[in-house]
This record gives sequence, structure tokens and C-alpha cells, in this order.
Amino acid sequence: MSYNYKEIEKKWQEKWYKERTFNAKDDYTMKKWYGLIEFPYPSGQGLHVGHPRSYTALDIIARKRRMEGYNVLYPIGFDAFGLPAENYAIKNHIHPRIITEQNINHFREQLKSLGFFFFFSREINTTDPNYYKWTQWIFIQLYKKGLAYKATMPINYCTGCKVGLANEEVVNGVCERCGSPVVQKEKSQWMLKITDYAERLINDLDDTEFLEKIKIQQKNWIGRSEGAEVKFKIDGEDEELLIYTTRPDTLFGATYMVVAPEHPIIDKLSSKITNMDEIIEYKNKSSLKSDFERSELNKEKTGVEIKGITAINPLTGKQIPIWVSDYVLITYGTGAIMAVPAHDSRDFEFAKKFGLPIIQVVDGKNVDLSKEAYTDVETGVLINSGFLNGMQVSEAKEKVISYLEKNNIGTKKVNYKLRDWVFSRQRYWGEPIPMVYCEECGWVPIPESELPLVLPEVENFEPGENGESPLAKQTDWISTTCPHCGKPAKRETDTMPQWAGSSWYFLRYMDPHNDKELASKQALEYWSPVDWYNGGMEHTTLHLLYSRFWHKFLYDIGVVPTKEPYFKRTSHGMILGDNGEKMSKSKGNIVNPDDIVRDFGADTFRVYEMFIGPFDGAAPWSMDSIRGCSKFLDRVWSLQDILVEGDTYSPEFEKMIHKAIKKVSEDIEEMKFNTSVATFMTMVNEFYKLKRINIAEFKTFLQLLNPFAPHITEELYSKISNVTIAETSWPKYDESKTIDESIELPVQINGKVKQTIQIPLDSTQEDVKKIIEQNDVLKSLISGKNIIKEIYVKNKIYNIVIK
RNA sequence: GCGGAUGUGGCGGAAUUGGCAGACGCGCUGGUCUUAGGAACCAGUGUCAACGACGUGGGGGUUCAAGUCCCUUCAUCCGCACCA
Repeated sequence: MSYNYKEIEKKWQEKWYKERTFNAKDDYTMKKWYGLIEFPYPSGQGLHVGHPRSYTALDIIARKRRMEGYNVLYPIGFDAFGLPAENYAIKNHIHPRIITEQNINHFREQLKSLGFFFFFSREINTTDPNYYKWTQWIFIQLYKKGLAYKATMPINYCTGCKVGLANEEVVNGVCERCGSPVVQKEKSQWMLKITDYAERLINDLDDTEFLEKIKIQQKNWIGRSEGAEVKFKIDGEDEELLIYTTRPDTLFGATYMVVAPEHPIIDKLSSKITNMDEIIEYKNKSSLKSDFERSELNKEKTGVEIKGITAINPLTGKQIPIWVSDYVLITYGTGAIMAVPAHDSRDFEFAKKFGLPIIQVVDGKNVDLSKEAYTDVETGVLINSGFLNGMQVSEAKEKVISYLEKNNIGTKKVNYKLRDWVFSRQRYWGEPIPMVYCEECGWVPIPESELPLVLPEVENFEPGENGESPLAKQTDWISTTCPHCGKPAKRETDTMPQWAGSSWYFLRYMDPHNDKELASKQALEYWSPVDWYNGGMEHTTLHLLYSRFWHKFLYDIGVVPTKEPYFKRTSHGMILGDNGEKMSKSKGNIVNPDDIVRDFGADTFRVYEMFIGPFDGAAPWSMDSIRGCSKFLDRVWSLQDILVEGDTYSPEFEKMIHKAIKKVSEDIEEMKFNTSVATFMTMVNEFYKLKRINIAEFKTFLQLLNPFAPHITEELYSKISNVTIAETSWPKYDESKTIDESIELPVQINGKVKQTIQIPLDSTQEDVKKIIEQNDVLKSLISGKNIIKEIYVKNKIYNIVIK
């Protein structure tokens, strides 16, 4: 028989959200716990079944923490700027604000229908001027500290969205959002100097409890490498070519140089270059290539020798040719390299193709330089390398760097793959960048007293022809006066990227209605840092890195009290369609959360998503399995039919309950929710086996299950108690009562289990042996055989080796 | 190419330090009750030539004992990708 989940869930949700049961307390002397999930983008499709996986997980932890006596903060909000609303606005001529508001209302109802512990009283919305006032304020602080700057540089330009993108938003040469090709375009952009924080963004990971794979991915993304910068003289000129290398030890093997097509030396020495036409042609060809084409063509190297100039290898003194090739990137290192074809596979390939000399400088076993480069680092001995001969690679690196530094031809240098953050978007639906351009004073931030700089109302949301922001057409709004000199000036028309609002939202939750500061000092002191942040792996190199950067900056200017925003970061796996593929409209395998709540109830939905598999892994949806969870809750409901009196655990169940408290308590901390649910199911099976459960047992069981299935458990609890589960304390277990006095010991003969015998806990080998000798089956197996060895591992196993 | 994972019944998945492989759920088989069953309950369910043997992607090794440790190999997924 099914319980009436519709009525019960509605009843408890009304109580929770109307009475604001979950609000954090303002008592800053209590121990606190701040749990955070990534706030959703309120898309028109509504909630996805993937959202509740993460939300339920931290909801469980939040509810447990509250029962453990913590002052809990588990907030929710909406990351509501973004392209889908804007694109919808362009198509349907509805203001994005209106669509966003509708979507948020829909999302909020959906979230409430799942009974989350969220504090809707603290709800935030990144598109609310009272919120983005502080996003703009942070930008101005960044500007004041020189961390926001305008630069004209080649940017990734999406031909579909007509907007500049950050490197992180370009996937396989196409736009992450719309899939259109991305090309390079020169544009004046606001940039944020995240590279200044590269070292700290790596090092401070040590102070956090992020999952190891998250730390590794961030470190790889930042891409720190140690090496040297070396100056190569241009023969007969007063010019030098600066290169970066991680293998300064191989300098004697540098037989040619390569510069990126965009390298300034080409223009600088154009009068000396004899094949300028050829070079220009090559430059043009490579600038037309999109990122996608460049990586597509990465098998076949192209390039042109720059004739008329040569460089001098500073160690050998020999003249070496300079080439231009797009396998060297202007954006990394110095945009120029020394090529050591013997020990770098790209240089090797290039040298082979163009017949350039290959000189081996590191000796190694089984090296065949006619086939491939020998790139094994840190092993091998230097040869053909003058004063480095005979040294190990690591030693040679040190020696050559000190030689370079002494002779002023090079320095030790650390490089990063991370680049500065392109912060401008030529779009309407984003935070206006609070800057004014004055012919006299240059860029000037608007006075902080004028914040927020509100988005102007516009009629037309289409981007301009030349990739201009829609705001560029708002001449009234653009015209202003310079805050510095008072002369006529123009506002910046670009807006901020979607990552802006989400880079600090967790701070606003601490004090969401403050109109004097982004949050009060006391609130920041008390709630910082976020204790536990769960989100998707896809945000590891974008949102997570950006927000750590902003937070470190806010720490530096004394706004926030901690170096790191998040103490612990975990991630959830994706929920796939029932065919094992990612849910998508085109595949027709989308599951709508509303349907699940309607057909099975929120509690079943929550329990199922926790039972579906290991939290960290991808898991396919299964309508059959969700029925199993529905059945389980029906059986929980029917436990009241076999309920008997009793205010202590009965002897039959005492062990099981203590063990379950331990197991579930530990599982929740380790996010092993699936095995917790299995524990609940086993318990219910046991109660039905004896056809009884007493009130004490029932109460504990309901408390343990409550974070997973809050509605049904509160309803059942209300029938036997006049307090709610939320007001009770998390059950405690007695370690001694989780241990059995008598255990089943497997006995093996030659490693195969033949019998299990009952023995008292902690029996000695002699005692166990006596029992074995009285066992007929074992006796007959051993008799007449030669016992070679007997192994007894206390309370685990007894193995007899016979011949 | 580099980095990160994963591989266990028909399916989703369990399994402290190496110590009874397959918990829990789905599905399936048989039964009970029912006018009926996409309901409930009971029993069974790794494989096979079944009182035994074999079984955690494949091959090898260490060990009294390996899903777990070591070597090697294959497959799949994810992230990055000419980063010097």
C-alpha cells in the first residue's frame, strides 16, 4: 500500500518554508557550518534531474549538521545573467529581465517541491542591481590595484555569438555555448590579471581539502614550468631574440630558432629580411586559421625560413637560422624558441621536414635519432656540450643557468600556461562595466557612490555589426561626464562575463541584504570560509579558479578574512539518460523532475538519486530502480503497523542499530550515500523478519533516514513524538555495541573456504583449533594429510595448508 | 601525445589494513492471496559437464591467502592539447 506522499510532502514543505524553519541563527557564538552548492542558471527548461543530485547530497549533510548542533547556512540563489535569456529576448522581443524572473519563479517552486533545506530568505540573484552593485564595486577595486586593464590583443571571437570569449570558453576551436567556429580578432578588451595570482593559486591548494583530482586539474591548467629565458644575439645587429626553455641543459643542441608569426622581430628587422613577401604571406595565412584549423593541422608542420638574418647560439657561438612557424605560439613564453631537434619531438619533426641539423646532446640507451627525438628528461648524461659534458641532466640544468646568469645571457624563469582573463563581453544581459573613457584622463572608474550602474532599458538586444555591444547604440546612456575632470566622456559599453557574479556570490549569502558593504565584517568573520562546496568537475578550471582569484584579491585588500574561499570541494557525477548517454532533447532521453515528484514523490526522488551509484561517478537513470526506492518508502510507512511499545532498543536489534548509526554517520561524511540507503533497506528487512519494531528503534531509524527522506520521516515521527526530527540530536552509537561477541570464522584448507565455525570474539589459536578438531567435516578433510602450516588471523580467518 | 579516472552477475552496484567476492536494489523464475495486477507477501537466482570445479577486462608475479599489492597488456570515458 502506498502512503499519500502528495499530501504529506505538501504539509511539511508549507511548514518549513512558511515558518522559515531552516533560517540560520544570528548567534555568532555557535559553531557554524556553511554548505554550498553551485547556484543554478535559471534556464527556460527548468530544473534538470542532475541538479537535485548535488543539492540532495549537501542537503543531507546540512540536515545532519543541524542535528549535530551547528548553526547551518545552506543558501540558494540564481546565477541569472547569461546568453540563453538574451538570445530568447532577441528572438521574442521580451526583456531578458522578465524571462529571468519567470524562470526563477519556476525554479524556486521546483526546488521547494523537493523539500530542500535551502534558506529562501537569503536568496540572491546576480541580475539584481542591489547584488551587482557589489560585483561592479569589486571590479573598481581590481582596477584601482592595476589588476583590471584594457588591452588590444588577439582574442577568441565567436562568429555565432559575436562576442569575445575566454580561453576557457573555447572548446576544440569552437564556442562552448553555440558551437560556432572561433576566430582570432584584434579587439580592445578589459582583462583581469589572474596571472599575478598563479603561484598562490597553486600553493594555497595545500591549505584546502579539495578532492585530489580537482587540485591536479587546477595545477595542470595553471601549468607552471621551470626553465630559463635565454638571449640569442642576431648576427651583426643590435637586436636579441629572447626565448624560454625548460631544457636549458640542451642549449648546445639548439641548431635553429623559431618565432611565432606574430613576433615583433619580423617587423623590426624587415629591412634586413630578404624574403619579406614570403614571410608576410605565411603570416596572413596563419592569422586566417582558426584555433580549430591550427590544431587540426598539428600533424604537419609548416614554416618559412627568415632569410637575411641569423642568430648566434650563445654557447657554441655558431650561426643558426631563424624560422617562422605557427607551431610556436605568441601567447606562451616569449613567442620564440630555440629548437633542439634531437630532444624535442616537435622540433625534430620540423627539422626532418626542412632538413635542419640534429645534434644529440644527451646520451641515453636505445636512442635512435633517425626515427624520433629523445625526450626523456632527468636521465642521461650530457655529450657534445662543452663544459656540460659528463653531467646528469639535472646537474647540467643548474650549471648552465648559473653560467647564463653570470654572463648576462639568460636567467632562471618560471612560466605559466594560465593567461589573463578576458573580461569584456559585447552583450546586453550582463553587469555594465563601471568605467568611463575621457579624452583627457583616459579610463576612469565611476565614483563608488554612483553604484550600481544600472543596465539601461533598450529596445533591441542584438549585438552590433562589428561585434559591438548592444549598449553601443544607447547614445544617451553612453554620454556622461568624466568623474575626474568633468569634461564630456563616454561609458564603457561592454558588459561583464557570466563568471563575474558567480565569483563572489558565496560571500553575499552571509549577509544578503546589506546595502553598505558586500557583507558585514562580523558575518564574513563568522561564516568564512565555506566549509563544504559541491559542484561539477566542469567548473574546475573556470568558476572555481576565477572565484579563488577574486577571493584572494579581496583578502589582499582586507575585505575577507580567509585566503581561500572554500575549505572542502567535492564533485558529483552526471546523471545520464536510461541509454547511458548524456540527456539531451535530440536524444529524447530527458527525465523531467516534475514528473518524478508527481509520480513518486520528493522523498523517493531524493532517495533514488542517492542510491543510484557512487556519488562521484556518472550514473544512468532507471525507471525500474526508482520503483524499488518507492517500494522501500512504502515499507517504511507500513512499519507503523508492526510498531510496539519500548523505550530502549530490544536485544535483537540493538547491535544492528548501533552499527547502522555508525555506518550511516560515516557514509554521509564520505558521500557514500548509496551504501547508507542499502543500510536502511537492510534494517527494514530485518524489522519485517521479526514483524516488530519498538518506538525507540523506530525513532532512531527515522532520525537516520530523515536527511534523505525528510517528509515521510517527519510525518511518521510526528505520530509518536511532539517534537520534530529537525529538533532532535543526531543519534549516537556505542562502539562496544557495534562489536559481536561471537563471530563466524571461515576455515580454509589450502586457501579454499570449507566451513565456517562459531567462535567467541578474540579467541586464541589454541581455542579455535579445539573447535576445528571437533568439526566432523574439517576433521575428515584433514585426517591422514600432512599439515604443513596453519595460519590464524584473529577474528578473520583460519587457513590450514595440507599436502 | 600529456593528465585524470573506470573495468566485478542479465542490469545499477557492495566488499577497513590483502582474509567467506557478489551486500542492497532492479530484473528474472516459482509460489501464496486476488475478479484483476506494472499491487502485496514468501522462496530462489554468479557460471558450468553441480556433493565438485571455475569465477572481479587479458597475461604474468608476490603471498598460506589477491577485486585489493607489483609488472605487463587491452578497452572505455573525461579533461587538456604544437605550452618549448
